Amino acid sequence: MANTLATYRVNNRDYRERLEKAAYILKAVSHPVRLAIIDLLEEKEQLNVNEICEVLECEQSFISHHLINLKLRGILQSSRDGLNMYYALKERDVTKIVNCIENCGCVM
Amino acid sequence: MANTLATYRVNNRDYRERLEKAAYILKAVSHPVRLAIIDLLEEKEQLNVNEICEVLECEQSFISHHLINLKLRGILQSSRDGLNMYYALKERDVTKIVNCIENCGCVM
DNA sequence: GTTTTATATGAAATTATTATCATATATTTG
DNA sequence: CAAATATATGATAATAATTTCATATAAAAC
Repeated sequence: MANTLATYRVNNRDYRERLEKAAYILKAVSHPVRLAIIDLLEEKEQLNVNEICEVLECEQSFISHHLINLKLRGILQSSRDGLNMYYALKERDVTKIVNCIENCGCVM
Repeated sequence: MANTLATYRVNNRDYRERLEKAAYILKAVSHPVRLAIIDLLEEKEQLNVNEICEVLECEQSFISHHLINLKLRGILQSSRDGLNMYYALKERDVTKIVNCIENCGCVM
């Protein structure tokens, strides 16, 4: 294979960085609990940590770690209201990914 | 939070399994090299292992492992032609995921 | 059937992710 | 400001993913 566009892209630093970033975002959503959180927030607009813990029947610190993970990757945003910290989807495009996976025939 | 649809879903075994499966597929695509392979195959229809190695400038066994990973998860399919093994996208929906990530404003 | 070429496999070392527990911080209430 | 509540943080242990290297298999050519 000679000098295709693809060859160009792969040797291009920007392209490589874009792949790294995309993989980084995708890692955020490739976890069942984080998918469940996204799914919940698609439905409920915003929820605080405890509400999420209750619905998912998981420990607080476990959920907190995942929430912070999603926030760090730009998928969620948070806002404090008194003692509570509310989380909401920041990047709604992420729900497209989830739906896409749900509808595709991969593996399964 | 009382008995929302979400609560129902999360306690539903099928729903949990669907989350696990979705996460499993998403893991396949959350790796820069695997994303690069998918991207290549979006453009070139089918390529053999050596062609992919050359374009991506990676070792054969390294690429083989990733190809088999993608095949196992239903994203690629392979067909032998003599000594060569050709890989192609099986699940083209996966490219939607990749494009979605490329266009969304997550993190970055 | 031996050699060559392309690909797959397996084990081992490295690195990253996940889960858990204990504790810290921040806010509100008395 | 002490107590209570909600959440975050950090360290650690457990597990899983990645990479590399050596070798096996499979098809083709001689």
